Amino acid sequence: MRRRPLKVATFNVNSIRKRLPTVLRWLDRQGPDVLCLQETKVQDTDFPLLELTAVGYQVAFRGMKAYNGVAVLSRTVPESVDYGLDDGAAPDEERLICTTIRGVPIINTYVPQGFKIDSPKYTYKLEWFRRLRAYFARHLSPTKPAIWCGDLNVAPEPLDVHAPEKHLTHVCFHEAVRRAYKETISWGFTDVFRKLHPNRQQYTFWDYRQPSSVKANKGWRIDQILATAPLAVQCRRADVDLAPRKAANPSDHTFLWAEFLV
DNA sequence: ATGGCACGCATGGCGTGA
Repeated sequence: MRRRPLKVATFNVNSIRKRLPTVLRWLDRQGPDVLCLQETKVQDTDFPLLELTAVGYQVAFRGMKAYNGVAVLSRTVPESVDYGLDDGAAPDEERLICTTIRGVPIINTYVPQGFKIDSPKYTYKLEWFRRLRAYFARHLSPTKPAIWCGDLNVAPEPLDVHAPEKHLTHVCFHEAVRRAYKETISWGFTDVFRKLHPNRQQYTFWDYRQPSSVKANKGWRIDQILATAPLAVQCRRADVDLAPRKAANPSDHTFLWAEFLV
């Protein structure tokens, strides 16, 4: 007897208010069990909650005016919802939501971008990855199902960015951020898209500032879905939906999704 | 080498993104 897989998706929405039609259309067509959003760019009092609950989704969200903001949409009521890093330093509640859905902890993150490699913001980004690994160690077990997804703001390998040789000092490809990312996933997370498609060049972000970047496929794979070992082996499908990036009024990112037999 | 486009803002230019 086959069970319905758990379909999880992630999308840096670049303003939920601007992108509400995009999100509603994608929910209708793809029907994910869970959709994790980043960069909602709206304070909680102005979040378009009713429009999303009207189409059958529960919504956990935390935002601020103008910047950051994360949300988790789910078909079922989450068994738990927690915001931010709980280690005593800046919690960044607008960058991390942990929900438990159908028994699976799902951590949705909008990792700090870092600005420039000589900036304090970059130091903060590197530290954020270390704090995240400690968060996983406190709250999760690598031998139990868990999912980490979101805009991770790092292209892990040269395959994950166009012209990698030109981006060696970019805050999303610099050796220090790639090392910080690898140390974090080494706690026990597997990048399921890369596991299923080991050699595929497949980006999730294309810069607005080069309008030709989509057509020329000059992008970055900086959005990811990762799973602990017992769940990663149950991942049968994972893919990127390019259509929303090619449509009118797009985000600069697009949707990534994965299905798990749970 | 630089900036490019989009978004939000007690908005008519600026900070931020990646």
